[in-house]
Amino acid sequence: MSAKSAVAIPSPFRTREEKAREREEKREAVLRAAVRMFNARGFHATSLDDVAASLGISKPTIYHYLGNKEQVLIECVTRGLEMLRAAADEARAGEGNGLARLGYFLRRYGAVIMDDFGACVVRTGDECLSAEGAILFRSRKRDIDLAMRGLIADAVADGSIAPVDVKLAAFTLAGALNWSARWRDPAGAMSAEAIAAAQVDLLIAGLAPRG
Amino acid sequence: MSAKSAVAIPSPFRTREEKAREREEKREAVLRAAVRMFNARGFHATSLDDVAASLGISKPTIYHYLGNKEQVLIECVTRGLEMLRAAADEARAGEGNGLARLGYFLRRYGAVIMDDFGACVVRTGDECLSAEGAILFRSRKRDIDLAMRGLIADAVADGSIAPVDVKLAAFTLAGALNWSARWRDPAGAMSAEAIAAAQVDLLIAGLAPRG
DNA sequence: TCTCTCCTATACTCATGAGTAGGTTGCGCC
DNA sequence: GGCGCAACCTACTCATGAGTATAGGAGAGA
Repeated sequence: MSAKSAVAIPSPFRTREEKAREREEKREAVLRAAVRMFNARGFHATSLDDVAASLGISKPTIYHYLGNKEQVLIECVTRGLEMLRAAADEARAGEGNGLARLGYFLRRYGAVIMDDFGACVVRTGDECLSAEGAILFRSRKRDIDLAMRGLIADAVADGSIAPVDVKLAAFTLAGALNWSARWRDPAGAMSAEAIAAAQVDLLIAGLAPRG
Repeated sequence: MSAKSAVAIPSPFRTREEKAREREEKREAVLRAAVRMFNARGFHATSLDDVAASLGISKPTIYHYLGNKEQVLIECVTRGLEMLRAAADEARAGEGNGLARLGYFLRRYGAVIMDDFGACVVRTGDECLSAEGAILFRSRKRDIDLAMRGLIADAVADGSIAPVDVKLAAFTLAGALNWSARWRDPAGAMSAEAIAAAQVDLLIAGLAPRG
């Protein structure tokens, strides 16, 4: 594109775009540090001073990039919810019968939940947010839930899964996968995707011995 | 038993036992009010002033019956854990093959989790407790987890369920049931036992269409 | 060189909430 | 009747942590 990209000597003089990118990177770093701490110690038990200290910066710097503590949390859960929504959209648009699409969604869902931002969605209770924030959060989560119920209902309709109670199944499946945000060790041997796949296999096959 | 029980005129003069019982009832009431608030708003977001106000008493009264805020929480989760342990003990001592005992345990487990104290076990993170409290809490939860794994392993061993990965199955099953603490509406039509039974049926049969 | 605009830090304010000091009331017991 | 004790309250202390006022430094443009 530009002459700079060919020469590739890093210059201390930044263009407007580079400045914007750096700013975005810093915002990103704050978010990542915050979500890690929120997940590890809980929202209320995490102070922005701690988050700032973990990055070697001071609290006002966080306020410079993100409005306030709730904003930080809202950004974090929004990222997680976006990933879940993307998974639902892809699953709905996917190929195969109802079970294939549902299985795809559940595997994606499980993997997202083990991501920092995905885990934050699960670990954040309504009590962490203000009244308006909680309403928005609940409605976004409801969208995911409804998408999941739709996929289950479709699979029941085309006979690719048993005729289950859709609402109960949605909560049960979501719970089974959500809980992995609590126990999964990121340093463990299995990847998030592998764990999610194994869980989904179990949920589809059930405990009962194979006929 | 005593003369009093026959006459049944309530006297303002209390015996030593009655006093002790009243004290116990008050302690109990504090615990119930606290666990409800902890579950509804989270531990950190709940002040003991709020708990006291909900009972029409003052904060020092809570300190009179229970040492401090952490003690209140520990009592609550201990109750829940005791119920879970009782369920595990009964299941282990029960009749039938591995699947029957595991199913019994899971149904009991699910019902306990929807109780106030059971839900508190699920909703309480390690970050709420002091270092020593967290260690104790984790070890008690680990006992339940190991009991569950044992029941699953037994069922695999006697062939009454499929040869699943025991650890993964334990976390998946526990998660599916734990999550009901979050979404169950106590005012809903179904009882905790009925929901738990339906969930366990689903987990045993799986989603796949019945052959 | 002067200034404007980001970026960042130090050093506060202020509300909240855990935990305590100390007093009061009322019952049971010598 | 006085003593002790349990129960309960009002009114504090004190730490923590969210959010802010303000200042200073560094690059960009005039």
